[in-house]
Amino acid sequence: MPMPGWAILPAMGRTILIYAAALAATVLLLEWLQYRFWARELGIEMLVGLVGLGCVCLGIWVGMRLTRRSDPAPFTRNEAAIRSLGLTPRELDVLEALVGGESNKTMARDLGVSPNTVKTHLARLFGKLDVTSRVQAIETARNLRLIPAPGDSDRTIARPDG
Amino acid sequence: MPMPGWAILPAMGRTILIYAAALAATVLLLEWLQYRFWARELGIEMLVGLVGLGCVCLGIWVGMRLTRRSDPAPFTRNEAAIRSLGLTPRELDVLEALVGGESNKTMARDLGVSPNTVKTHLARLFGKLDVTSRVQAIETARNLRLIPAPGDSDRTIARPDG
DNA sequence: GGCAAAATCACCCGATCGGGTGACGACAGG
DNA sequence: CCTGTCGTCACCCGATCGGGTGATTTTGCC
Repeated sequence: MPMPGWAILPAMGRTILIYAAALAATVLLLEWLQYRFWARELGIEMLVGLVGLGCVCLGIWVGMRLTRRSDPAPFTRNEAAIRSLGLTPRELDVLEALVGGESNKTMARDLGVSPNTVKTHLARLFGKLDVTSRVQAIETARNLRLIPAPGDSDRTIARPDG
Repeated sequence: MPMPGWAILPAMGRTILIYAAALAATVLLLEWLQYRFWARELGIEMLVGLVGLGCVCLGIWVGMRLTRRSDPAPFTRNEAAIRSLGLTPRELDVLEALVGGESNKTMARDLGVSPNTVKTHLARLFGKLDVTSRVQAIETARNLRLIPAPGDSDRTIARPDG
């Protein structure tokens, strides 16, 4: 059965069932009522062909809707990674402040603490993320989904086979 | 005609036509040969229903393929922005090296030049991008599509309405 | 050939960063 | 009560960064 993508349809099964049921009901109803008339007018081959064509169009439309659904995902933080790395809430604060590209002094002002405190949090953060620079820290944090990436969604999770 | 997504099908029209033609041919062929037999065995309603169901499944599959096509887009560099900013090729090289989070010294070794040269290119780059730090330079360059973002594709371009 | 742009490298200097150590108070849990 | 964790801050120090100036060579174009 060549139907890739079922894994990305958690609660979407209902929708597809509804579509399928509605389609089947419509088809059965229509041709139950008047297929004899149409069959005489157009020929049974034409009838089946038209039904098939219409159903294909409907299916394509449904399929497009199903896959396009994947981008309003608002980014979900990877709590498991946070726990496994032992990141404290304050370290996450400085991590989020870090992505703005500001200096330690500015981050300290924004967080309402001393620049030395920011330095301490950053040092521990670098150690836990196993990096040596701010840019690497941001990159690693995004890969681990600790902070959202630009234009983020669940695409990376949905396609780990990439 | 509820068919959203035509705009994202530049050369995909042929594919959809091929699918539709193959489908129509198959359907016509099958029921041309044996629809009388099946109609007696299953009833004409069942035949049409089965054809419709099969066509819907095929259509869904095709629709999913069509929309999933949108992510192997390999990222297209914003040449217009590069020209308007006056970025030189060498400055783009150091920009690309910058996203790795390496030090100036390492970047210099990778590019086969002196750290002083990297510093010079970076300084001009910062001036042209109107930033004051490496992180800001990377962020701005990604916003301008000078360098690819993590998990990049044409999504941002395809959906400017976000 | 002459010119302009680009690329390369050097030097200086102040600011910032990264790494390390130490300390203190708050607070939860055994 | 004691211990561990967390958050806060301080100091030191070497490395790096950001900014600026100046110079040389290469490259492409008129």
